[in-house]
Amino acid sequence: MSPRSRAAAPGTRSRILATAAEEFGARGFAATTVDRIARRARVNKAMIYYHFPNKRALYTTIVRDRYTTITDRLQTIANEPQPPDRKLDRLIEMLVQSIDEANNFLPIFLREIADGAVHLGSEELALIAGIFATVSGVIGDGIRAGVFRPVHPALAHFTIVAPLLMFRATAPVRARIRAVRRVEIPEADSATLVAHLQMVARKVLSITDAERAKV
Amino acid sequence: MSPRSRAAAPGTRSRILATAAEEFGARGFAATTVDRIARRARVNKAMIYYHFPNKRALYTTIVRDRYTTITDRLQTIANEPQPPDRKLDRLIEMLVQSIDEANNFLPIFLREIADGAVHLGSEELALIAGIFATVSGVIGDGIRAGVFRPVHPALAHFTIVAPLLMFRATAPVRARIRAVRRVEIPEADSATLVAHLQMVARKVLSITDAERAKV
DNA sequence: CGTGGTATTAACTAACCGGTCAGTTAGAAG
DNA sequence: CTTCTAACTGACCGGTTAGTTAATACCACG
Repeated sequence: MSPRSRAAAPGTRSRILATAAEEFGARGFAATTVDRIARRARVNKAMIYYHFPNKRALYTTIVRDRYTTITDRLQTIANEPQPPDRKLDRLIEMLVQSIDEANNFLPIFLREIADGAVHLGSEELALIAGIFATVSGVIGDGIRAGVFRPVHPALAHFTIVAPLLMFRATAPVRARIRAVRRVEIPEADSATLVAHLQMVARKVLSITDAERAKV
Repeated sequence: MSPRSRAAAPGTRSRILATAAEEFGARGFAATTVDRIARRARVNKAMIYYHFPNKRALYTTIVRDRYTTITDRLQTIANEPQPPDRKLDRLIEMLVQSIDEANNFLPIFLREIADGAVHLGSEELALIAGIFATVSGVIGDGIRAGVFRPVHPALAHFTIVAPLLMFRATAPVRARIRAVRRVEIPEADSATLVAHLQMVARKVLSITDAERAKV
């Protein structure tokens, strides 16, 4: 692993990965050229093919890194000894934070959904499945424990996660719309976004007094 | 407008448009080749350039068609003489129906968001802005009329629209995940989806007895 | 000192892709 | 029957792109 001869130029590989992440994030897989990544990373193109077998492997390496980071954090929260409603609040907070700190992730994720995940193998698919399983697992636990209303688990998952993804992802488009048309589109900082999503989760999932009275 | 000479082969232009919509929907703008569209539409490539100035114009023609259809339907509902909560229910129903009847629209829309709408001009951006303005306008009306809670208008819009888009858009990925891993991901038909979204809208926006008591 | 594996490069290739162009076909108009 | 023109075609082109190759610079270690 560690370079034994010819002192590896500090972080050639990681510089390639960082630049590639920017490019794939901004342009998508097909529109991103290896030549451009090489130029921007100040590296010969053959260097990319020395460190990675092909364009696709370079891409999936980035995707896998991003997904595992989020998966680990999710699992940590899911395993904490706390009630489901508190876990869900923490999950929302963490997801917003994770997305805000890596802005390449969102466009890559969205395009992969649009493409039916054609660039991903079973390993990356399993990571996505894990993210879904963790969030909807917490909701399912809450329903079984009687603290959440019995809603459709998959739809409940999307009710919480989708607005977060879409609101953050559409920020550049909102900016462009503001530039051409005078449409009032209010923005929201991270704290406002987290508070709103937690409020939605509470309103949708918590059992009302009227419902409690029936039992 | 009407062909004066050589009876136009019935629907050459519309066959190009239909095939192109499928290709752009399945692969995205960059990964779609004009040669492939021509081949699949059983048309000479030069024919495409006879009917459309370039690849981009072919693409935006499709996007504009889809957006105007939805915009028209939205406006019709928004102008009906009904209370905001009823309008919102109808809006949700119509959006689900519109997305289900044109399955190319969603992946194209998602990729355009991921790309920061680089392939769209001010005309197409204005159409998107109109969709946003209509939905969040109905919510804003409800808030001002005192029938909805005072929530963040943009976030409320995404709370309703985003889960719908993402749930439908992720269907192919869910199918692939099911094929490789044994993860329980329940599906939902249109009626269930509509009912869930209307429930979410009601839970998030309607004023509770406790809140009413304060006033 | 030299040897062997690592890191790096310039130059190259085969395939592909968007777009063009010179020319053909066939129906309608006069 | 001639003329006009919208609709259509095959062949081509300049430029780009993923991926390759053969050679070289560099350094640890024996």
